[in-house]
Amino acid sequence: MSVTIKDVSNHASVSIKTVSRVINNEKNVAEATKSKVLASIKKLGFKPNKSAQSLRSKRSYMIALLYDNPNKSYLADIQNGILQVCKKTGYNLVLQECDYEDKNLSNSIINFIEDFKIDGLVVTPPLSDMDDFLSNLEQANIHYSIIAPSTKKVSSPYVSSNDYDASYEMTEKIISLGHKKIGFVKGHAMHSASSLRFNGFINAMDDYSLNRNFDWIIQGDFSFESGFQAGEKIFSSSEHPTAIFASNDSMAAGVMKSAQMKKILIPEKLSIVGFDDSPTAEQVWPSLSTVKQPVIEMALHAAKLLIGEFDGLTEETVSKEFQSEIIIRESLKNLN
Amino acid sequence: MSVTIKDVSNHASVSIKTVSRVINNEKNVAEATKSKVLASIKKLGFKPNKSAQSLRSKRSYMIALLYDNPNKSYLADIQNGILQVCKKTGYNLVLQECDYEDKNLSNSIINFIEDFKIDGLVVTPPLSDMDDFLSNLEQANIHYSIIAPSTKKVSSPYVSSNDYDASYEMTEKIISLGHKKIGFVKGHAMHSASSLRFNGFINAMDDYSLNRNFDWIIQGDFSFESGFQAGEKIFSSSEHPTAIFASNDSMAAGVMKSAQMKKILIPEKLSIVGFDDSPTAEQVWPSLSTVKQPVIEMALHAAKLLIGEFDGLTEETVSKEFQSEIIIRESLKNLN
DNA sequence: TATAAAATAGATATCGTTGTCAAAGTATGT
DNA sequence: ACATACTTTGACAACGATATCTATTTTATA
Repeated sequence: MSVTIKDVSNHASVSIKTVSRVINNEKNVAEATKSKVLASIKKLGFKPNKSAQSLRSKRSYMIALLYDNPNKSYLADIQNGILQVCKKTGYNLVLQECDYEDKNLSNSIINFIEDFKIDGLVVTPPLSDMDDFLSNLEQANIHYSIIAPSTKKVSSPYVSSNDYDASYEMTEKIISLGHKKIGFVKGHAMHSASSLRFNGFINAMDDYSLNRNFDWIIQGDFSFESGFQAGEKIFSSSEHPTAIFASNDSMAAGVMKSAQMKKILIPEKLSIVGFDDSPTAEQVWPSLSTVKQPVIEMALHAAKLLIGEFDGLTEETVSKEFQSEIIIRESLKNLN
Repeated sequence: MSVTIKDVSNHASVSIKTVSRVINNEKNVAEATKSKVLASIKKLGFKPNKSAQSLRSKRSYMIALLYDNPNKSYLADIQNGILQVCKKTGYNLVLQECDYEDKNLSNSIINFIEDFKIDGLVVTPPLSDMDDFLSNLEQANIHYSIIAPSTKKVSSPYVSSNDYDASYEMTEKIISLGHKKIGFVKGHAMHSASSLRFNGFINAMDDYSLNRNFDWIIQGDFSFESGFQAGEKIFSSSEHPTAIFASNDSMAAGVMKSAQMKKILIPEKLSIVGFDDSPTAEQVWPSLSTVKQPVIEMALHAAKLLIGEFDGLTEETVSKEFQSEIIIRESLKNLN
C-alpha cells in the first residue's frame, strides 16, 4: 500500500536503520550514503508513518495551543501563525481551551499532555502570566513557549511585544496632536499587558508634565461593556477629556458608543484610541486609531521556538520582542 | 511507566485480545467478562495508547476542519462546537486551511488525509458548495460532514441553517415596522448562503407587494469594504431607501459607515440590518439588528455526525436544519 | 606502524495496540 | 445423543517506525 522504510532501504541498498538515521537527521551518516538514501526517499515518495514514529519514540508530533481568551480575532491570528510553522515542520496543532481560574488546571493539562504525548505547548495570555502554572509545567518536564509572558524567564523561550513602548508612543502621539486632557481605560487586571499599557500611558503623561485626572482613569476588563461603562463614568465627571486611550479596541468601541449616545462628536469633541487593531477597529465609525501587534508573526516565532526546542531547527531561534505599529485612523483629531 | 493492555489483562485474568475487545466495544464478549475487564481498567487507570491504536488500526483519531473563510468569529465558533465533541469522544481536531480557488485542492486534501490518516473532515462554506470537490472526496472514500451545503445530498451528513426563512422573516419584520423602500446588499457569489438570503428577501418583498428597486440591490462580497461601496452606490441614487438589509454584519457596518459619513442619521433616516451576529454587530453604534445562527451548535452536531459515521455514537445523529434567531437592536426603527 | 578512538552501518528487539485464525464452550435442532 | 451453528476466548503475528547493541571501517595519535 504505502511506502515504508523497508522499501526505501531495499531501493537504496542500505539497512533500515540507516534510512531511519537519515530521516531523523542523526549524525554519523556518510554524505554519500545520505544522499543515496534521500534520492530513494524522493523517488519512492516515502513519508514516515507518524503513528509508528510516535509509538516507538514516544512523541506525537503534535503541539497544543493553550488558551483562555475570548478574543476570537486574536486567537485566530495566533492559530494562523502557529499553523504556518506546523505545515512546514510536519507537526499538528491541537487546540486546548482552559479556564485560568480552574484550581486544578496544572494537573489536567499535565494529564492531557501525557495522554496524548503532546510534544509541547504554546501558552497564551492570560495563562502566560500565571507563574505557578508555568513552573508546574516545568517540573513536569513539559516543553512550552510563551506568548507575552509577564516575567521573561531565561529558562523558557518566549515572544513578547513592546506593549509599554507602544503605549508610550501612542500617548506621545496623542499629546503631539495637542491633547492635554487624556483619559485612559485599563485592561483586565489579570493580563500583564494591562499594566504595561497603563504604565506606558502614565509615564508619557508624566514626561510631558500632563496632569493625571483620576476621574478619567477607569478600570476595565477588555470587554465592550466595560468600555461602555468607563465612558459613562468619564462623561459623568464635571470636565471631559479631549481624548481617551483604551487598552483594547473593544473597550474603545464601548467608549465610543457611550460618547455617541451622548452626542459627543468624534473626533471633533473627543478623540478615541484603542489597542490591538481588531476587525472592529476598522468597522466602527469613525474608524479607530490603534496599535497593531504583529500577532501572526509572534505566534509563528513562538511555534518555531517550541519546535526548535526538541527538533533543533537550523534557523536562529531565540526569544524575541516584536515591535508594534501605531495606526492612525479617523478617531484621532489634530487639535493644533 | 504507563499502564498497558497487558497489565489490565493480567489483573483481570483474561487475554490481551479480550481487553482490546472491551475497549473497542466489540460484540461477543460475555457480560461478566466485560464488567470484570472494565473494573480492572478503571482500577488501573488504563488509557489506550493512541499511537499504537493508530498504527495497528490505520486510524488517527483525528478529524480535520477544512476552511477558507476570512470570518474569524465564525470560524472560532465552528471550532468551539467541534472541540466540545472532540473532548467527549477522545478525538483531536486538526486545522486545515484551504484555498477554494486552488485547482489542485482535491488532490492536496486527499494527500493530507492519507498522510496523516485523518479519520474524517468537517467542511465549511464556501467549500461546502463545491460539489466537484465533495464528490472527489467521496470517490476517495473519505468521510466528511458538511456545514451549510448548497445541495443537501442524502449521501453525506450535513447541518444547515434556515437562511432562506430567516431572511424572509427579517424582511417581514422590517416591512412590519412600516418600511416600504428597502435596499439589499448581496453576499459573496460563491457562497450558497448569499442566494438563500437574497431569495428570502426578494420573496418577502414580492409577497408584500413591495417594489424592487434595483438601484438599491447591490452585489457585495461579505467584506466591510464591499458594504461601504454598496452604501456609496445606494446613496448616490436619486431616492434613498428607509432601510437596508445586508447579507452579513461586516457589510452592514460598511453601509453604516457610508451613511454616517453622509450624515444620514441611523436609525432615524435609515435603518440597517445585518446577518450573523458577529461581535461587530454589538460594537458599532447604533448596534446592528441581525440574524443569529446557532453556529456553535451546528458545528457540534456536524462533528457528532462525522464521528458517528465511523464510531457509531449512541445518540440520534441525523442531518439537521437549525433555526436562526432574529435579534433586534438599535439600528432598526419603527416607522409606524 | 601499531593502536586507540571515532565514524559508519547493520541485526534484531521493541513500542502497545489490533487482526487473524483456530479452539473451546454453549445452545439448537433432529 | 450427535451434528451444527453460534458465541466466547486466546495465541500469536503484524503494523512501521526507533533503540540498543554489535561489527566493521576510517581516522587520529603516539
